[in-house]
Amino acid sequence: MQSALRLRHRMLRAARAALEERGFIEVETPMLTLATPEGARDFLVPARAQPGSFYALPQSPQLFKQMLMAGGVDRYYQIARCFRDEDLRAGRQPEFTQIDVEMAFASAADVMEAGEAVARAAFAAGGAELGEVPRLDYAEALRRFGTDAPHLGIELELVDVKDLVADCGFKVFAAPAAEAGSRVVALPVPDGARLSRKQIDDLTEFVRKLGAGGLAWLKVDEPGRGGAGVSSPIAKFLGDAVVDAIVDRAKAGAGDLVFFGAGPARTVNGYMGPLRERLGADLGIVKPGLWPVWITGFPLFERGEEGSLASMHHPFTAPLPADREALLAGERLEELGSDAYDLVANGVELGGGSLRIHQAGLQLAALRALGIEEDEARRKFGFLLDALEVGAPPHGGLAYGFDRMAAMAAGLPSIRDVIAFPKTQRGQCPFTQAPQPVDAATLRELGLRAAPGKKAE
RNA sequence: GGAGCUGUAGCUCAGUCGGUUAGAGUGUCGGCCUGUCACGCCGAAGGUCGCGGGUUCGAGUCCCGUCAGCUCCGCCA
Repeated sequence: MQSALRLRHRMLRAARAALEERGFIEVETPMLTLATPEGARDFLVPARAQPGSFYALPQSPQLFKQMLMAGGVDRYYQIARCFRDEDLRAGRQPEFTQIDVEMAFASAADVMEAGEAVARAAFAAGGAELGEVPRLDYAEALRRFGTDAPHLGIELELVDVKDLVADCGFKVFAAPAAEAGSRVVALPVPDGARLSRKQIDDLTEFVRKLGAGGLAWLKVDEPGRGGAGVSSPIAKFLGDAVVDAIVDRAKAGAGDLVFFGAGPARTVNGYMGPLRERLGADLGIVKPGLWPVWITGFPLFERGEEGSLASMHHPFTAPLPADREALLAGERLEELGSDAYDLVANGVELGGGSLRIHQAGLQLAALRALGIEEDEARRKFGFLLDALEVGAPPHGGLAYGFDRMAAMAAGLPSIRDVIAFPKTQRGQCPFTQAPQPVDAATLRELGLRAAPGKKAE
């Protein structure tokens, strides 16, 4: 623990140095602020002077840093504590630390260059080398890896075979192959034939929990001989020609195993991506070291569960220049691309950012696309819109989840391992026992009345 | 809200098919040794086996419930 904290300190110091070298200045922004428009639940703080009103703890300093840009702070950074009231995970704590960066008169490439330098410096101080950072398009990442946060140290890739199975007699493949939003993929695994039947059964159970109906597979004994050249429970449904075509496209040779996923693209990606990583771990074929990649070309919006549109990144993200007019017109909203980028390493999203909208009209259009009309927009983000109207420079930035970076550099599985006094999965502090009830007088002073849950007496 | 794993000495953990006296390492304490530095040697203390119930002649071990920690899904960038 102590060595982890020392490593964290060195990384933080290196990140600061890299930023200051580039002319960024650290500005502290308020912790008592307004509920942010991003998705997570806010932690609320009652305002004694205004009973019935609440501050929110910031989920990120997003709006403040944009105001700083408008206010002439060209290069801002902050080692910012952020708060999100959601259920915990190995990679999530209710409060976490973000390296928050914003710069004016910058292109996406400028921000990525600066951001990459900061990450490289921090990792170097943590004893890990961030090598070349390739760029990968969002759509391509989903196609090849089933996720927008792929682990590139695993040399397994999804191969689309939708066109090959459209007419085959195997309904599990043929039905999705006929649908627009679906995909049928093969995942060839070199030397995968060494997986035992038991292991394959375990993998089947693994993907079932992630939404798969089952897990079809095919062991290649001798390529080019149709069903006779493979061992597979589904070969007889596919037919010789289809089997050969799949094996050929998957470039599978003798001793290789091919897994399949078929169904709605979202579902297939949802289990084939994790399956790919699981195979990497199970087979011991994850290459050591850091495998960073910039993911670019995100959609501006995505369709939520309830059918409403939501920002992929956040509502202040700039559309690609080519999509400006469409956003202003409110057209083709789901097809619009954003000038956003994520830094991913070893299958973990370390951080991301975007160019921001710096014109009031475009910002109103973006909010309108999310169902926020102008009067509401003025009420909630009036200060931002005012600033944009007065004139804000083009700007953009990014934020890293610093705890994840530190955990990765330290080779530790949980960010809890690099945080001093982390909270348990239920959000309790083991040392102080916070959170705790407060006495009635305190509540009265704040204008609050507690509605005890089942745990209270 | 759901699924799973774990809970045994201060700490890390082992404990076989249910079998009578629950172990190891480390730490603590006492003694000895001593140019030590992850010292060495001898000895000692330290246990509601998370908690409650059940099955059994007998439960750390099996069953049910419950609590806690953790991992994952949902949720969350």
